Amino acid sequence: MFRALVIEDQTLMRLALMNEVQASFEDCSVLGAETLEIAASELQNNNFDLVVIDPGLPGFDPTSQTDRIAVVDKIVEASPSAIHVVVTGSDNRFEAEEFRQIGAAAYLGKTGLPPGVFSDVLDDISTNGFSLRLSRVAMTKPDYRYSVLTPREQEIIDLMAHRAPGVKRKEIFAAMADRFGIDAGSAERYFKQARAKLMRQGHPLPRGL
Amino acid sequence: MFRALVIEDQTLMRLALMNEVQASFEDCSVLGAETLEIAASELQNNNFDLVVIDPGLPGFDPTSQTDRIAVVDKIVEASPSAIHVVVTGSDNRFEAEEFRQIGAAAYLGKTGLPPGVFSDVLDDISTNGFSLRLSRVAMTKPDYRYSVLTPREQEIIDLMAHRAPGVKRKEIFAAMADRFGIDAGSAERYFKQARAKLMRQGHPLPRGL
DNA sequence: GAAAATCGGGATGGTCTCATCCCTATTAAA
DNA sequence: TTTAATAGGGATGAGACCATCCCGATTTTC
Repeated sequence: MFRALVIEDQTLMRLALMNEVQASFEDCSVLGAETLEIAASELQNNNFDLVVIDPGLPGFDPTSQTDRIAVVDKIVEASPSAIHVVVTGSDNRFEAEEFRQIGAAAYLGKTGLPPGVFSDVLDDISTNGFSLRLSRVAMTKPDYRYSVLTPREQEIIDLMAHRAPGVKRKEIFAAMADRFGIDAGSAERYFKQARAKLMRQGHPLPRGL
Repeated sequence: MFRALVIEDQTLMRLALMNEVQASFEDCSVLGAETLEIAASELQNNNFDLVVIDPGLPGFDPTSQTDRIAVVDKIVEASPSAIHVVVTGSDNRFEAEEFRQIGAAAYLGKTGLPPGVFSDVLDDISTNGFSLRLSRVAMTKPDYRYSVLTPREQEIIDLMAHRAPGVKRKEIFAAMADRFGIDAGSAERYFKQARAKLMRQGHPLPRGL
């Protein structure tokens, strides 16, 4: 059974990263630590397969390169058999190289890091030995979230709202069907249901319905 | 129907904040913008009731106080009727005061900002006119997340794992029952079910079962 | 004009979670 | 020692969501 540890001080981000890890493994337990102290205590008593680290932790200067390296180095030494993934908001390729040299298997910038990347990152690691994803601005349209929609309905609305011009709806339905292993007709049904809900309740629809 | 806009460049954090807003309102639509450009475009075409802003956006210097003020100021002026909530990782009370003076109704530090705060923040705003929550380290034990548990089961395990010494389990069951409006017996049933699942699958249990 | 795409649904079965009520042992506290 | 708390379940109905198959009408595209 897979065991992971996420070390990140921002609670919402820590929970989001824990969800990401969970989504990548069938059966796993994920621990979350807000501080290096809690993390160190858990590392003493457990063996982890994966450790996710944000080097900007409380008690350290996030602008001090020495501090950042020290944090990661301490954790890597405390869990030599684990895969170490560094996640940071202030990323650059020089720091990525430094962390790679002290044993990190991945270096991810937070900006533009989308849900579902973890499985891709783990693929990168197993094929190339290292995964690098620097922050980049990718969005041109906003995200839309409606509380009246079910998850499936929300997902197809997301895909449709970010549809490139000229792409047929049928292609989006096919893409969703492929991604979730369902029928394209079902995807179409979700879309119709979702749009009907939004229209009925007077919600402003994203451009491109 | 309630309309909100979340402006934050880190995707996972943006989605988490959007979830927080959604959880605070029965029926609402929440837009997410990665950049000031996208946000400005949406602010032109829509009226929002609530705007959540992280001033550290792409294209601006996150250490420049001038840039940070300019970002928030621009957004406040573009949506004068909305409630404005500033969320930042590098918070301090001087900046809080500056943002308050240009019209922000809340200033929240990201570290230790837990799920479910938004309704409390909105209460603060409606009673005091302003809500201030600076970053603080609150955790002494790690969070545990198990993929085999249902949400309800996970929640009662969370509560039980962070139980203060000397507190009876019955009190935790009562607390959960009160928080979710269910029966204390149901909470107890979830706990038993959750623990049985973890034992059966050989998961290491948090201290204090 | 014919074919493909889109619109706008109804109906159904299966699965999962939620919330509750019930039962009997065993252990800890008064 | 008597009471309260904890351990360890079984069973059930309600409701939500998932996934599918079906229908007819309209619009767009070639």
